Amino acid sequence: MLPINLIREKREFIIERLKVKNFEAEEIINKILKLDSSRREIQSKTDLLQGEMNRISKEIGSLMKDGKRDEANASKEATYSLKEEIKVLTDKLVPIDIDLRNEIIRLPNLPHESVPGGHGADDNIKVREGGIMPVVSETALPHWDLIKKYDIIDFDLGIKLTGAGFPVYKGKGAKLQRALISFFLDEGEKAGYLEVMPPLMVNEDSGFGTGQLPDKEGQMYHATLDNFYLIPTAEVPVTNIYRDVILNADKLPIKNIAYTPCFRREAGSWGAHVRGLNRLHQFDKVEIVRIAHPDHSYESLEEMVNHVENLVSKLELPFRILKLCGGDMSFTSALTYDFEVWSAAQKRWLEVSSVSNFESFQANRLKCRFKEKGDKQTRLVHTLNGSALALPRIVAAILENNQTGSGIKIPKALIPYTGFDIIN
RNA sequence: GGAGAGAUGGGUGAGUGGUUUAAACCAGCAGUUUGCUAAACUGCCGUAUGGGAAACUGUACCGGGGGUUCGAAUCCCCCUCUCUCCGCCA
Repeated sequence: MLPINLIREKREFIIERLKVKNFEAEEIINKILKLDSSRREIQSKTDLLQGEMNRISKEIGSLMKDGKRDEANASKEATYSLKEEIKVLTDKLVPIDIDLRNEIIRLPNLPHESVPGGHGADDNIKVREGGIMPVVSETALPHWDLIKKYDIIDFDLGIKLTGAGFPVYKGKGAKLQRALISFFLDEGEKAGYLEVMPPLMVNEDSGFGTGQLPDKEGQMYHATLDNFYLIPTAEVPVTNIYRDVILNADKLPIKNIAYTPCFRREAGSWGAHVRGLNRLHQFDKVEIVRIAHPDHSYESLEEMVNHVENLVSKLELPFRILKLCGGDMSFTSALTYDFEVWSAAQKRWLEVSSVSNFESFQANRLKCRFKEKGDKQTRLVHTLNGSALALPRIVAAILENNQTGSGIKIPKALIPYTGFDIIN
């Protein structure tokens, strides 16, 4: 949510920046400014009348105390018309406030000045790449065949228990999940992140705070009896820890890491290229979240990108880092880097992490502010998050890239966690 | 699921219709004095928004929403949440 002051003061700038996201903002902004100025006009009139009202009421109070009944009654008469006026004004104000808010939350976050224009994945910019491309034989199997061959992940069983997209991990497959989760958490802890284990269901306020609600309602599983939502990512509960909080500047940056299962309905987005582990309704992910000082949030972003790069490097996966173009970025992001790893048998890049700076866009919804020592004014923090990492596609890449005649080799860094070095 | 009690500033907690301008204490910040692992004293100490160069000042906010009243933290209604006991249960 963009602050109303910014919209008021930098109308042209916002319209220009949002064009990078292919968003035509002029009409909405004009509407916002119109609503805002009538809101302010009515509000200041109301404040004036209310002040008068308060003054008279106090007067009546002291007259009553002095026993001057008649004078008090005369003053009461004077308030009737005032009261009526105030009611007329506030009745006008309520729908304006609602409209204003509904319009403001339609505006996406401004992209950072370095974000290139563009409409889709083809316009993203490759920042760098690393790792060694694996050499696999012509008969290399895609992971959905490998998991059957070694009986480590069972989709059919998941269908029996729940439905498509809810796999059952078995034996070394299950152990590999646990190993990756522990590995990612340990690496995060070494990098100074505090681990948290949040609830997997959140309320409506939390859904609003990080931007899932009201727009992306259909993407989340909804427990309607209690009005809870299953989290689509740990970003939601972890970032909402800081909802309605005023932090001391010296506490920043706050660095949290959390492992959670993630639940996504992915309604309507199923297709041929999302077989196997490429897209699931339930999957595991370790997420890093930062609450940063606005002056240093881009340093935080770089550190997070480096952290994720370190993870994929240690897993010996060939990767590339993309800076997303305006058209491919999310509604809430100001700058996003995507990590993709090479999947040798599918011969495609798979997105395994998305690291973003939301600047103050989420903070404004969350009302997460900070105060500089000795300063009276509060300011909005910047929030950031990134996957570090999402498991299924990492597993897909490890299985496909490391397949040999004698089995699937486990990356060295992971062996202390799995307790085995090959799946056969 | 049943019964009861409650929700007040960073914390504890007073306030049941008008000197409350939300007390007091604790924590925090600034200063004074003594002089040294510190104490005493004084002052400041919520958020948002409007006006003002600033000092200052108007308005709203006591879990959320509505109502009664000239006036509501206080009275009424609805909702949410928390605690205690009972039931159920890992």
